[in-house]
Amino acid sequence: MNEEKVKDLLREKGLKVTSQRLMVLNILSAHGDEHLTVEEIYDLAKEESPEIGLATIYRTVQVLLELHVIEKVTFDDGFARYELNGEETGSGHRHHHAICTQCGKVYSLETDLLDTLEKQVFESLGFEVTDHEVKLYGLCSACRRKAQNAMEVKT
Amino acid sequence: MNEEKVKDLLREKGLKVTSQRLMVLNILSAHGDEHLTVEEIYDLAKEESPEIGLATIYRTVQVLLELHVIEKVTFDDGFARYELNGEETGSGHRHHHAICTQCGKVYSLETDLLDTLEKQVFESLGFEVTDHEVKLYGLCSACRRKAQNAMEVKT
DNA sequence: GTAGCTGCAAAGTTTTTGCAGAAGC
DNA sequence: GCTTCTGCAAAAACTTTGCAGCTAC
Repeated sequence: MNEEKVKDLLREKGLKVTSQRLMVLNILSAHGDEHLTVEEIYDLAKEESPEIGLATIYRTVQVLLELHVIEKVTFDDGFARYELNGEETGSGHRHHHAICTQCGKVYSLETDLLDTLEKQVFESLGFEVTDHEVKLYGLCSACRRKAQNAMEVKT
Repeated sequence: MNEEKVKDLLREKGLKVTSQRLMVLNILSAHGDEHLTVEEIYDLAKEESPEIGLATIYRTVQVLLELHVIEKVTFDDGFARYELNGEETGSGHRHHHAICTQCGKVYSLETDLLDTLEKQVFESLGFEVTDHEVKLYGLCSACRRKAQNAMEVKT
């Protein structure tokens, strides 16, 4: 993520460029695929500046959300998670996620194959899709292998 | 939703069939497409039996989730929402949702067009998809019309 | 210098837990 | 009758807010 771009976005809105805001940005940038919770961001931030407050992380995340620099994702586990917006891909669309129901690991996908679905929704409902989020649930290759081995042992 | 089926599921697990559990089930059944929050279920339940407790709703919802009778959905607004599982459709798959970013209204979709995507994910990641959830964000027809009118007034 | 920001602590929400009495089986 | 469930209240978990001092510009 381009730090300068975010600085410009902040200044455009009359907001200030602070070390805390850049830190949160860099943490999310460094942990691209991990969908961090606020608590996790906080812990990572404390490693760099132990005096930072949890409320600052909540407020920073709010600001970055409003600038569309980051996105909120929820995996139905009660935690709000944040990740950098995939603006660099040009689509401005969210990632998709494949969530393993066994180990809980989350994989990010870049594919964007929903055009047919979106077209159909527009025609039937008059609903104009501007963004979408897809979650696939299932077994990752590691867990699938484990499950297969377990089956073979039994037989 | 077949009440008898749920009663059987409860008994199979050594759980008890109580009026509260049936009430929550019936409320979700009667409000099929509304993705109710716990608080909303609670308010509806109180209309019938004012002495019911909020904790009971939370616990009942947990039980019904474990029986896969209902499903949890989150629209990133901080509320957990619940809806009956679409078992009757035979697919066992979740609904998809179209969420209007203007008015917040949620439409349920039954279309199931992700086969191509799922196949591709299996081939590239070895991830075996068993279920999926799609959220489309955009403008519903009403809000789109409003937006268009506003544009016309300006010009 | 003036805005807006931060850290702390206190308050708000949403959800969970403990326990005595009630209900299902 | 024994187990599980419910309702209440208290607690826990997550998030927001108020305020005095600090920082960006």
